[in-house]
Formats: sequence, structure tokens, C-alpha cells
Amino acid sequence: MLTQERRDIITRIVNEKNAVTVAELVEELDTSAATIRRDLTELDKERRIIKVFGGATSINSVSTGEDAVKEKLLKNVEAKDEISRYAASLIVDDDFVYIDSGTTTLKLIDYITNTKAKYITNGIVHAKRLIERHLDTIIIGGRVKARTEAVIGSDCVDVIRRYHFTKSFMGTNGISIKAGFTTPDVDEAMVKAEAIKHSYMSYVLADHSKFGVVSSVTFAELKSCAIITDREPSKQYEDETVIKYFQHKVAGKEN
Amino acid sequence: MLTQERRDIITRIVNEKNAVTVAELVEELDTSAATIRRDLTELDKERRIIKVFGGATSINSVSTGEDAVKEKLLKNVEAKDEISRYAASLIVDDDFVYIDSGTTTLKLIDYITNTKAKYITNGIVHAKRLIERHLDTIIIGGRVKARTEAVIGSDCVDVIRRYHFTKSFMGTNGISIKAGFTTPDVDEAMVKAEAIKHSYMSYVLADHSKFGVVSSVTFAELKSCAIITDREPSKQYEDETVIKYFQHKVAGKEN
DNA sequence: TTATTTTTGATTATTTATGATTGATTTTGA
DNA sequence: TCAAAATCAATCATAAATAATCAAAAATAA
Repeated sequence: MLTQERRDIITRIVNEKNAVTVAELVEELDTSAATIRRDLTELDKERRIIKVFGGATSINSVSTGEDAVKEKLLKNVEAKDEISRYAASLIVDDDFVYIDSGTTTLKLIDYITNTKAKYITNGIVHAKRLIERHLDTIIIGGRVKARTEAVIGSDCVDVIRRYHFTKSFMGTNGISIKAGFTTPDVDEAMVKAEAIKHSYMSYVLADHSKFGVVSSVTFAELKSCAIITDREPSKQYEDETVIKYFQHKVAGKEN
Repeated sequence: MLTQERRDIITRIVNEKNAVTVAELVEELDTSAATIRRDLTELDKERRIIKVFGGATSINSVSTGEDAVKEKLLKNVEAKDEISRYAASLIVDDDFVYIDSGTTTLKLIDYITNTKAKYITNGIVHAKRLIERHLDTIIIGGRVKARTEAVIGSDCVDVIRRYHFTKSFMGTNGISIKAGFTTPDVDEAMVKAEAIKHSYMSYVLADHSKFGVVSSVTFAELKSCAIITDREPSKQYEDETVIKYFQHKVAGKEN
């Protein structure tokens, strides 16, 4: 196989899977680790991927992306995929869709097929991906937060105030009966809250691990957003809001 | 077999298979490796395929856009490096720096060392890279243009109107005595013009190939921006505006 | 025909790619 | 925190591929 060809394949794999280990590439491409490392070093230099300890992540992943490689080895990717795919399927023609920053919503973009809707986001990486998918994209301006590569702050809130979304897709750090949807950052919470307030329908994308978790700041009550998740939550939650869930790769009941 | 006929076949094979080795072509066409290499060299020169070590790949294999960017980045690398490095060195504490979208200004970000300045940009990729370098970053919001991944449009212009930059670094497609600084896109020109208008000092980063070139839309007169370039331009230009230039890796005279 | 140009294949010195090894660095897990 | 394990960059020898050169063959022109 050509060196260039192999590097093209690596780039494609990294972008598809978002994160990949050296071992996986050795297996996939049937070559030595030394060669894979050289390829990764080169591709990183060309800014086609981001090299991290243990492998590489997509140039379109958030921050250093180091977590992504580790996370990948630990967490159940399929559940998140199913959540994202379902969420994307909700988008219809002429929708004006707000996409919150965060890794869960980032995956959602890969599954979007509707090109007649308009998309708006406060995530730098999200905007880049949306554009790469040739979707009609607006990015909200303002101060960019380093860790999450998201636009936050009062300017951002002001901008959102002027818009009215038909649907918004949000990420969250915690979901609890008492505290509602919570996130660790005050500024980010304010942006989320405003987006939800200006949205006809809001969906929170969250895997089951988020249930029962409470973070520092509440950005919405349970009843203000429908939840899309990967397991049947306890009855309490279903009394509070609409929940769509998937179980063991089998679609859950419609709510 | 005719030489031309053989080359047509090679082109077809490369496009079909996306990537092919010299050995495969030798086998297929029953000729020597030397001949195949000559063919590949020629076809590459004609931009019908891309010659790589070991064989060739299709011109539209990975993504045509990526190759275009890659090629663009390769052009005048050393010159651009020096231009960028010098431009970055101009940034001082408490500066409020506008960074225009475009490849030249993207390189500039790699050389920024001042962490006490604030940075604002309309380039998605620029914002991402600024953040990666842990710099205080603001992105201008609005509609994102697909090809250049830059924010443009009237919203964007309105936002710029509210700001006052101490320095702005701009890219350009053409520099001419009569037409001034020009770019092919009307919307982009409007954004550039507004940024320059709201900047205390504006610098245009341009390699020598841009001189004498006129694109569709003028976004500024020569005298409104200092030029940072890689060759001594003709006297005419130096009469019009301040020009800093580098020659053969040796710093040019101060202007 | 003969002279000239073009194409081709072989040769060779040089460049590039690869896999193994090793000592250093980073991560992990107690 | 420390030590073990995993990963890494650097180095080296080998193999593969390349560009440059040259002579022969083929095509073309005079």
C-alpha cells in the first residue's frame, strides 16, 4: 500500500471514529506501530488530525481531545450513537435548530440529513462540522471558553434573545428530580437557559449515567425539556417530562 | 501502444482505484517502471493525477478541498512564515487584535506569544486555534460561509461596528496602485472594510505574488493599511503606504 | 534515403520508507 | 506518593523507490 494512501485512510478513520488508538490502526492497516506513529506525527503536522498520547483524535473534536481516546476505550459508544441518530431524525424542513456545545450534541451533527433546516450553535467545533456537512450555519459570537470551545457570556445571551428556535438540542451534566438539568459553569448555564427559553421544543441528549447527578448550576427544570436517553429511567422522571429511550439497541416505547 | 493512449489508461485506472502503485501499472500496462514514472510525472504536471511516493492517487481521492488548502499552504511557505512571525511580533500587551479569516492570518496565530492581548476573529478555524493556544478569544457571530469557513454578512459587520481594535491583520487577494486591496467576495470585502475602519492600525499580510493583482471588490485603499510582504515592491507602492518586507531570509530595512 | 527528435529501458547513486531496538517519557494503579 | 506498564521518539540497518543519465529503438522530418 502507498504511504499516502495509508495516511488518507488513517485520516478517514480518525474523522469517522473521532478517536482511535495506535493499536487499532496497526490492526486495521496491518503495519508496525512505528509506521503508524510516523504517520500520525506527519498528519498532525499537516493538521489533518490531532495526535495524542496513545493515538489520535479528529481535528474536529473539542479541545485537546485527549479524553476522547480514553473515553472511547471505556464508554459505550453505541448508546450515544443511537441517541444522536434519533435526535437528528426529529429535524424537519424549515426548522430553525439550536445546537448546544458539548460532545453529545457534536455527534448529533454527523447524523443530520435535513439540508432545508437552518442551524445555529455556540460551539466552535460544532459550527465547523455543520459547515463541513454543507448545512446552513450560523455561529453565535462572543467570548470563547477555552476548555469547551464554546461561546458564552452576556453577548451570547443577548444574541440568543433575538432568535426564536423551533427546536433546540442540549447537552447536560446532571439530571435530577429536584435540581432539574444542571451544569458546572454559570456562564454556560445562562446560555443554555436562554436558548431553551427561546425554543419551541427543547431536547436534552443524555446517557443514563447523567440521571441522579447534580452539578453546580441549574439551567432548566425537568418539565421544560424532553429527554432522549439510552435506558428506561425510573418512573419519577417520566412523571415530570417526556422521555424517549433506547434499550439494548432496541427502540424504546414511544412516549 | 501510443504514449498518450497509455497515459489516458493510467488516468482512468488511478481514478477508478483511487490509488495505484507503480508496480501495479507496470503489470497492467506491460512496460518498464521508468516509463510509468515518466508518465506519472507528466500526468501530475497536467494535474490529472497526484503523484506520490510509490505510485499515484486520484486528484479527488480524499477531498478536493483539502488538497486545495494543502497546496495553498505549501505555496511560498518560507515567505509566509517570516511574514507571519514578524506580524505576530507587533502585538503588545493590552492590544485588541482583529484577525481576518484566510490562510495567511491563520499561520500568524502560531507565532503569537503575547497572552495579555485580546483577540477577535471572524474565522472559525482561527478561533479554534487561538483557543488552543490559550489566548483570550472572541469570535464574531453570524452566517458562516462554507468555502472559507468565515463568518460574513450584515450581522457580522454590525458587530464589528461596535468594537475598536488597536491592530488588525488582514489577508488579501490582490494589491494594486489603482484598485487598492481587493478580494473576490463582496460580503467578505464588506467585513474587511469595516474591520479596517474600526482599527487604529491595519496590516495586510501578503506575499509578493499578490502585487499587481486585482480581484473583484476593493475593501481598502493602499494608504489605509501597512503591508507586510516578502520582497521589495516597486517604488510606486512605497510612495502610497508603509511597507515592511523581508528578502532572502534577511530582514528588510525598517520603514 | 539520412538526420533529427522522441520514446523507451537499463543502470546507478541518492532518497525515502519501514520495522526492530533501546532508552526516555507518560500513564496507570496501588 | 511510588513502581510497573504502556507508549513514545530517536536511531539504525534494510529494503524499496526515485531521479538522473545514457544508449538503443522507434518515429518523424528533411
